[in-house]
Amino acid sequence: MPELPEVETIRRQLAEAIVGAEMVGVEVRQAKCFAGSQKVEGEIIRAVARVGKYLFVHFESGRGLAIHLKMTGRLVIDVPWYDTVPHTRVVITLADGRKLYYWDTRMFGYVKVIERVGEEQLKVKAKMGPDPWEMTEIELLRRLQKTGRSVKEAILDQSLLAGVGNIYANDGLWKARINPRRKTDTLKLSEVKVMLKSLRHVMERGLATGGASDNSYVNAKGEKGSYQNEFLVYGRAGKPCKRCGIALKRIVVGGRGTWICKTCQI
DNA sequence: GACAACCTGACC
DNA sequence: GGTCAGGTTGTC
Repeated sequence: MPELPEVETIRRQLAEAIVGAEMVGVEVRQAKCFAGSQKVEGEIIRAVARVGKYLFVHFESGRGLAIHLKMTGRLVIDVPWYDTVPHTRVVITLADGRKLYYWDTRMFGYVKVIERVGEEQLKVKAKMGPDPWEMTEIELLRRLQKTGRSVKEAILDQSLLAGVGNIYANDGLWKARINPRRKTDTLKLSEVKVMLKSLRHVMERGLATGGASDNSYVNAKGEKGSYQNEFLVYGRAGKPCKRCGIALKRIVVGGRGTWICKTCQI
């Protein structure tokens, strides 16, 4: 899916577009991608929040939506093309005639109508780690030392650190010169400090470029981002390391594709 | 910790 | 035909 920068891009655009709007109905085209009551007529949208990679749409009534895009989910407002294409799973109509589309080829993601969305958001927040800007290096070191996993698996664990996905994990570790297979208990505080700074940096690039559209990601207006044009290592097997020039390798860590420079990342 | 599962599609 | 895919959850 979209990772933190992509989800945050969608959140900002969606907040801009739909806060204050009134809902009139939900059309469920794929039951697998929807849960809860379809009765939303008259609900006024008050806010759009993000926790890690989850989105929460709050209504004035206290009800709301919980949305997760997983791998291929898109959330697009007022792009009528989505009315007629395959894989549009849920369509929410607003009183002004605009429609909010949930599109998802693989159907891992979902839109749920939640009766008390504030509580739901707190529940999700509670099981999730801080995001990279809320996290201190001491806290991250402490959390890493509690597990014996590889550092890459650890930073992808949303309960340890929220919002990091495979793209930014790979690029962040390369920038920090840390080998993804390193066991977390071997990391020194100085390394954790550099890693956190690097993760923040690549995710800030992701935000600044509107996200990574290597695959299916588009923002809430249906537009691609451009972070894929500056991937540091993600998906770049065989291409030269941007630091030392040797060919990057693809390995597997924790079952996920992982790209490294064998000389730069110790 | 390693895998399988949930799905469809792209690519070799 | 096989492999891989930005995520999460649940099983041995």
